[in-house]
Amino acid sequence: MKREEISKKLVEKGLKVTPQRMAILEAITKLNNHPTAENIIEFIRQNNPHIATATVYKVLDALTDNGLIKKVKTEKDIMRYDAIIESHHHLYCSVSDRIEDYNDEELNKMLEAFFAEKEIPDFKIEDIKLQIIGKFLRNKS
Amino acid sequence: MKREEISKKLVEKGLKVTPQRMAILEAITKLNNHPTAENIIEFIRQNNPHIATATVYKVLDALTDNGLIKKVKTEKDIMRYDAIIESHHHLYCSVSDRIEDYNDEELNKMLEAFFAEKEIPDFKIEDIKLQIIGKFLRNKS
DNA sequence: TTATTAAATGAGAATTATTCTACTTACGAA
DNA sequence: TTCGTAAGTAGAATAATTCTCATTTAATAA
Repeated sequence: MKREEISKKLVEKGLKVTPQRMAILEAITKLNNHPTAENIIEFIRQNNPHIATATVYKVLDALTDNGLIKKVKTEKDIMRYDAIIESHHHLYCSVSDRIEDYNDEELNKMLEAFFAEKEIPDFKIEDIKLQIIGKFLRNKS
Repeated sequence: MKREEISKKLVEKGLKVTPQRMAILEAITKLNNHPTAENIIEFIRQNNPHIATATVYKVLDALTDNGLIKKVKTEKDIMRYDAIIESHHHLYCSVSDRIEDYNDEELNKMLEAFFAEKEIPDFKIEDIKLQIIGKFLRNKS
């Protein structure tokens, strides 16, 4: 994602474009294994050593609230973030912290069709995400 | 779940049967909205006021490690636990903390068939869980 | 039943991710 | 230029969880 793209996204959401927000959004897109706040802070401080921890958390919240990033559910107590906001699924490694994205249009259509026919009583579905747990057979390229 | 059932499960896993473990496992089965550690501590202290916080966390870890309970992924930084260890799906309320179990044999078969045919490259699936996010149309009974 | 011992528990301190507080700074509108 | 609001900062505070290590207990063997 280019800087001007990032900037445009912020403007679209009515958020002021600041160097901190640019840096954070850029960091999340570059650190592509669903980084933690700490990962993001570490990355940003390489070029921008004076950014405050609280700023990062506030910006992450603001970006999440405005749908520019998403929080990823994990079984750990550390929050992780994802720059891909289109609904998608995740592959979780059962022995490490690795999390990869997964998507399959056919799968989505199948699920959609399933729940269109078989409604869940007293529940209105907004989104469906698969957590696919297993083992990666090779290391990340 | 009866007390002797709980006890049997612990023995099967080679865990010593202690009053604390009994109480904690019983609490999770009774508190059926996927309780937090705090919920569990509060519940247990009604009858067992001297149980230590650290004990509860250690027991929860031991039970999780031995597959007697499961951790539930949430977007909050509080861990929640589930006494149902068979693979199952969850309905997450998008506006509250409510989490309900969901299961459908037909759905599971469909997913199994899908991934049997369409393998994920370099990934060996161990389990698939759906996070179904949406709104409950009525309060919990 | 008693002795043995590894495992489990307890109390409170420590840790750590995150949030809060009380500023200061930046910036567009009036 | 001044005002008002949003954003950023540093560091303290909070809260869930983990650690430490002394004490107790459950399971096993004698």
